[in-house]
Amino acid sequence: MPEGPRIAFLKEQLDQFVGQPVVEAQGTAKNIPFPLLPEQTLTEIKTFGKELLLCFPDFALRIHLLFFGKYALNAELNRELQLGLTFESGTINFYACDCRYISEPLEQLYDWTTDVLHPSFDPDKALQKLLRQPKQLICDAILEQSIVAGVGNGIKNEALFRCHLHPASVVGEIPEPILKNLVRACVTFSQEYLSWKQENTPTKNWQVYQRNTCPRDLVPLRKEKLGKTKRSCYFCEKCQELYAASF
DNA sequence: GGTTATGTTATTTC
DNA sequence: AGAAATAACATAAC
Repeated sequence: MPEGPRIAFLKEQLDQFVGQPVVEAQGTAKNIPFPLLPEQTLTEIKTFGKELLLCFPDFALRIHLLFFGKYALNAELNRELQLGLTFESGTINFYACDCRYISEPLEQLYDWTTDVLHPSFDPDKALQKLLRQPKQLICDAILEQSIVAGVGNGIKNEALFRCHLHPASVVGEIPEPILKNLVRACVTFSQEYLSWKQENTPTKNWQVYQRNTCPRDLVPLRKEKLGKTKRSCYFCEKCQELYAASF
């Protein structure tokens, strides 16, 4: 379900509850102190990459939707409820997700300069981190949440395509300006993805991910599980350049 | 029934 | 010890 932009969109949907106390908290999530939650006021909602952070005065709840996570706003789904929070004006229910209680200050745990959707995102830092992993394939490196938090498999494929860069390229062989472009493409695609969510426009904007034909060359796209992560790569051999190892 | 899918983390193995 | 492979979790669609 989630890449960074969808979590950012979820935050916007839930911001209406900020300032309200929890009326009821239920669910089966481990590590969540349910009896402690009622009457706590939701002070802020943050996101970090694919993580949703519900902030209360003395702690935070971290929700990660993982692969199959679902949520329902003012509705219920027919499966095990992990975490349900009822506020004065509505209810949010989370399913099939990872929930955690965080007592440490968030600034101590998160570095928002690595979050592609955060205003403080630092593209140069991301570039330097990539350069520190010269032997990795770019299709693996660009999924690393410690480098570009929020990027998932869809954004990966679209950003690589926009930069004419083959997913099996070796990081150390890619010219630096192209790597720089790739980082920038992750940011701009994520921002566009979020605005499509906000405007509720269909995902016609995906050019290669889960598609069959290259929109530029009209040749069939290749689909392969590449890299150590073995995630699906959709790419055009004709218009995405491969920078292979030179030994 | 098998495969695949927008993800991460704990455990095992080398 | 530490990197790397494997398992684990949860769910729906084809």
